[in-house]
Amino acid sequence: MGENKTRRRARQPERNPLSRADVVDAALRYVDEHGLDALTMRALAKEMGVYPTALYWHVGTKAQLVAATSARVLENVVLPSRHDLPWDEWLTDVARLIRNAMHRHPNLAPIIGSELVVTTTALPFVERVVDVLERAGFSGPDLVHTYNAFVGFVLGWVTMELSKNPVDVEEGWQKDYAAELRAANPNTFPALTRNLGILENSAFLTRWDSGRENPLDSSFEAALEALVLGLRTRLA
Amino acid sequence: MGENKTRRRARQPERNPLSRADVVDAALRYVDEHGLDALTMRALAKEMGVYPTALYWHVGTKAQLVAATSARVLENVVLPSRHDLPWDEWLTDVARLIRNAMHRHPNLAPIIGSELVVTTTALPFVERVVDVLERAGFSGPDLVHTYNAFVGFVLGWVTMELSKNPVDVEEGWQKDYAAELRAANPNTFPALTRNLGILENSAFLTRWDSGRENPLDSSFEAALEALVLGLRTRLA
DNA sequence: ACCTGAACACCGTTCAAGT
DNA sequence: ACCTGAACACCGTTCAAGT
Repeated sequence: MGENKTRRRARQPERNPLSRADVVDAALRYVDEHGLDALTMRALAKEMGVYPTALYWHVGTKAQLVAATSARVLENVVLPSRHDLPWDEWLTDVARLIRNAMHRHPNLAPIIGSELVVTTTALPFVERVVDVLERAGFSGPDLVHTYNAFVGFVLGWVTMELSKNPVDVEEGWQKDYAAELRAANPNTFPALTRNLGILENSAFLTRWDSGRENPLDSSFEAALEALVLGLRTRLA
Repeated sequence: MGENKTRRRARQPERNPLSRADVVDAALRYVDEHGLDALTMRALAKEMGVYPTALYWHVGTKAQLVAATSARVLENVVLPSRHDLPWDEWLTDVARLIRNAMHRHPNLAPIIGSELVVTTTALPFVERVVDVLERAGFSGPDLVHTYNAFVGFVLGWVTMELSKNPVDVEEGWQKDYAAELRAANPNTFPALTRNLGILENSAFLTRWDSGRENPLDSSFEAALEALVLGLRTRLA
């Protein structure tokens, strides 16, 4: 029984106390491995060899833990040095880095897309982007709009790319949907059926795989190029 | 007691059976009024005067109900006639219509942004967009990329706009964050502090209100204009 | 076909108590 | 300061039973 106790606490060799960062790190690993739905305070506590209520002391509440975990995804992005690149190329690089970071933790994309309003850890990122846009010549309301256009596009677009179907739908629904799509009436859906070969499983609303398994690389590149092109035109 | 029974069942005067559409409609209203987190099978059942397990017969499972409910948000969008507008103006109009629809049901934006992979009810929408892009001159892979650029931008950007903080953070955090933002060090954050007046509560990652209360209208217009401008340039 | 009613295996969170 | 341990008020879902 004493043995039982020490085994349960075998999380650390010398049992130094938990930190908030420890919990967030463990949550990130847990979500990466088991998915966001599987993250419960009880499951994470068991994984860490601790009682569920111990987590509350460090992270406050589950919603706050999830928010901190999703913020971590973007904190790890290292922005390129700003001085050796034109502003539009710098933006393009940053967009790709952000997308890569999100693809590394796809299970947290829903949270980034829908709960990321504000976090102090993002200020260095904001500083860099605003600085680059200012040097490019944007100012006043147009500076804010360009910033919002860029940030909203990257985070939002990749969130959509990484979206997935709810887990509980029965196995084999992909084949069912593919069959349904191919059976679409050419009279009511002429453009769709005409282009089905290039649309199926490659376009939003007509794909069955998520961007996790089936990334939309060249669509992202095309969208990014178009947006930056348009921003440059608006600047001039 | 007999009276009790009839009162509990007073949902309909003559007690005609529930339909799947009834449940989805009720769920949409419930989420609009009480929020997505408040939607539980038990609460919705109580609202409908029925036992929780009755809902399962119609909608399968909670995840499927939520998916059907979020799809409903976009099903109500009526696309403008395609024949009297140039393709780029048509796209701009459609983007605004979709944004308006999402703003009407902001509590479902998280689901639209993160779970909308595929739904047969979207095929008429896909048909119209593909048709317009084809007539504009896009074809092959570029048709798919342009479609994805547009759809991913609109749905993703507005999802970001409508994102909100987790509910449980304590009252008054907005003021705390505003103070923290205004206390940012001008030496480490020169561009940020220089433009704080126009950034605060108006830009992604530096706002505390959601797009529900504080819509980013002109940022959306600027982003949309830039994207469509860029798509037009890429076409030529 | 459609719904009731009971039951199961979970949740997040609070709170008093220990060290 | 940091964690245990019990307890509360919920969840989604399954399944047998009714009509």
